Amino acid sequence: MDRRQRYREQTRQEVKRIALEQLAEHGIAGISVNAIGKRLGVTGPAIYRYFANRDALLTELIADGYHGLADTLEAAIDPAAPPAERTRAVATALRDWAVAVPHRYLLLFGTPIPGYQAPAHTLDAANRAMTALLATAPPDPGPTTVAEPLYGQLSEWGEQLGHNHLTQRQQHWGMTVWSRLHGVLSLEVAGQFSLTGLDPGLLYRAEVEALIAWWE
Amino acid sequence: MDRRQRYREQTRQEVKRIALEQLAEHGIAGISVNAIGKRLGVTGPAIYRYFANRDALLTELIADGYHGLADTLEAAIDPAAPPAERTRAVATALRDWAVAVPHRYLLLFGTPIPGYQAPAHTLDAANRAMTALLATAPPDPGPTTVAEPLYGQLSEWGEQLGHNHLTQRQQHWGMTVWSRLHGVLSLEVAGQFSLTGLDPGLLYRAEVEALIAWWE
DNA sequence: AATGTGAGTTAGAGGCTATAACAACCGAAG
DNA sequence: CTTCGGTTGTTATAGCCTCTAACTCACATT
Repeated sequence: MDRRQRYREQTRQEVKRIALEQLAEHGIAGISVNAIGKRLGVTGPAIYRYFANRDALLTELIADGYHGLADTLEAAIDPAAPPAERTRAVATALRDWAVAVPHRYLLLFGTPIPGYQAPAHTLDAANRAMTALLATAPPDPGPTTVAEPLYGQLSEWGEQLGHNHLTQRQQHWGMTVWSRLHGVLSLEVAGQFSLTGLDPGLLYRAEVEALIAWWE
Repeated sequence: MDRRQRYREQTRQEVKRIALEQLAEHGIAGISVNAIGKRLGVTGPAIYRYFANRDALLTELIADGYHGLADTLEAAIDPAAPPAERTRAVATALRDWAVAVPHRYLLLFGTPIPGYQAPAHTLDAANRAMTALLATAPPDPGPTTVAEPLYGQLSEWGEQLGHNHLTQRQQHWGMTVWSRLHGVLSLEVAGQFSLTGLDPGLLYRAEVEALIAWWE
């Protein structure tokens, strides 16, 4: 690779690193072109040599975020462990990831950015995360009360993701796990529990155990 | 009341009405002092005669939102109906309210606004909504796997809200209902289902039925 | 009728994203 | 070694935003 291009790539990564620092410290508003430039030691407009606009930067941060999350979840899975243990491990990894940098979790799953449209690349990463979760599915999660059309939609969705080896019950189970865990987590990172005196971690664990008890 | 004060109150309501229109049409960024002024037929700075700053306006919209939601949930409850039916009714009302104006739901429960701190008045409304939900609780939702300290925290929380007639199991049930419904809803309004081909309404109904099946 | 209060205006400071025009550098080719 | 082209930085500027200051005008109360 060209040396020019190598430096360029380094600078791009540096910009993203600083953006994540700003995100962790000051929230989404901290990801300002001027602020990043200042921390990088250049003026604001210089950033536009590396990213078409602020949205492009955010989009890349989101894509990176999904990949990082997928890596984390995948790493948490011990293939030798029984399903229940795998589910606990992935759920724990998910919450640890979320509470470590709440703003990053909100960047991915909170209020969407106005102009944002997920690129295909991001979808791959999101699907990787979902696949990691589904890898902890028990052989048969048991029946669910579900409208008939939903199973058809789950089938099509599963085919798109290449989950042909999974049953519709397992796919519904995966979606349910994801939505329930997200339910507690999003309330937690949005600060909705802060005035209740409740420990979100305990509510989270209760949900995880309820999910496991579902089929055992 | 003074005529001056009456006009003033009318204008304040008008500003909030326009702000909600802007919110529904252009999202949170649409709530701009200049844009609201233009629609009201005045210049931007005139708004500051009625609201100290943009945050104060948003705070009031959030408080109003909680109250409106609480009204909606309360209205959905038929005291004569059995618990399961009450839960279905409240859950349906909640989703209808959320999908009617997704941005309003996100305003309340999405990524928090940087400078925002909920005033006591807002808390009351939030508690009203929670109380409405708890009013659909079955006599005994059944046992849950729960860490011991959680029940203690639930007790204290229940006392603060004046829910002395509710068991800890019922309170945990209420929290669980809320977090599961919010899980599906927040994914829906954030557009996370849009590319999966899944109908969020069906996933939502499945969750509602699962919650009911919990104790029946 | 005079006075004070409230509501509107314009001007402007300071922030943001983004573009345009210009300067300087750096690698490569003649 | 020199010259040239592309890259990367700069400053200036437009057009948004929130919010404050200073000013005008109308209205209600005294």
